[in-house]
Amino acid sequence: MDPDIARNRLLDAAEELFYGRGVQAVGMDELRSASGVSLKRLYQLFPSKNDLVEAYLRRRDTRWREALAAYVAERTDPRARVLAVFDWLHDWFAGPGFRGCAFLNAVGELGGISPAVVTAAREHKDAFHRYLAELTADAGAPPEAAGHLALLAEGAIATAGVTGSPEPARRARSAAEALLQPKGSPA
Amino acid sequence: MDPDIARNRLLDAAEELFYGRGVQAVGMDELRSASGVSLKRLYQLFPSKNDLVEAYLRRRDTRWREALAAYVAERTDPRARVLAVFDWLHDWFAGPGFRGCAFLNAVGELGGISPAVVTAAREHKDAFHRYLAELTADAGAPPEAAGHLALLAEGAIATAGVTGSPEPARRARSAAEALLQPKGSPA
DNA sequence: CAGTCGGGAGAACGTTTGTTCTCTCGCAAG
DNA sequence: CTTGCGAGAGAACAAACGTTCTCCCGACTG
Repeated sequence: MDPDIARNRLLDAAEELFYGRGVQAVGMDELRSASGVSLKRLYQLFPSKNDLVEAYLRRRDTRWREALAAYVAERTDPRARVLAVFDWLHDWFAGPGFRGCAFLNAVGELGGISPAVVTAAREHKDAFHRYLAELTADAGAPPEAAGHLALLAEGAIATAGVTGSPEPARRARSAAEALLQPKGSPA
Repeated sequence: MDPDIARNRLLDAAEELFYGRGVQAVGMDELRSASGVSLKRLYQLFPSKNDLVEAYLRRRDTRWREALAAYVAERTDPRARVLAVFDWLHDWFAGPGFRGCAFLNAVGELGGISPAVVTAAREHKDAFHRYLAELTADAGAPPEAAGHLALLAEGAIATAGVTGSPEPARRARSAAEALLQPKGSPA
């Protein structure tokens, strides 16, 4: 079997299982049967479970941000692009198997014992916040708005992860609209 | 040893260890030596680790909300009372051993396998949101403001948990001030 | 004082974990 | 054809887990 294919199948299985049930609840044996990749191969590709966890988070970060950017890219109006972030969140929350933010979950589970996981989560959040800052700057919003919208998005993700409802995305969107109005300039 | 004392010492140890390192990273044996309560007594007070986890979350919920309410109660101006929530969050984030929201962490770790943990987290978040709704209603804010401020608070908690910095509390406070202004009524 | 009950300390148990080892087979090179 | 390398399947391993059991002492009752 081609190493790249094995790697992908492994990461696919890791993502589904780690995200769906938590890292510590999934054993290497289950990963092997879910991916169809032998334990020997698994351990030459990822010398330890931690390495696999890191790779899982890194790939998820990339894909998550690419999906968001692709969704936003369908709009051209700068203000609509900012608000599209919250629409995308809503779709994500409502999708099958949604179980909160993989990075928040991983930090909750492993943050106390694995600094690498904390680092990965921090980089993911930073990258997302930078992206949001670009969008808000393009929309002509005041500079502090980026940080405010980032908090709304994080709050929506965390709340949706606990409640299981996509509603926080709509609420965050409506708050974002309010914040994007420069003071004292409603219709 | 008095059962109530044993129970408290157990919950103290559980809170420190579970919160600081995660539930699955702490074994019953460590709980025993940290609390000084024998395993036999431990298992008659909490027949399984899950029961102890639940009790830990429930006590933490109560204390957390009481501490917040006590802090808020020091102010009388309705608007200041709302903003005090974010000041309290800042103090919490900056305190020693802060490692994010115990409930978010527990859901990240056990949400996929323990519905009771998810329920406890949901109740905690609900109670907090209801409290925030009271405060905002008293401040004369529009009804949707409560949900908006809740998202800001949750976002600040999640972000501070990952980054370890108390700064998100200040940012959330400044966003909250902006949201509390009825549209078109700055100074 | 004798007897019994309850609890503390920690050994023991069975399971599960992450990781490594063994065995076997297919296939490519000489 | 034979020889050897690499990989797959899964047994094996040591450690750690949650939970239960054994042993022993110390205190209260008659």
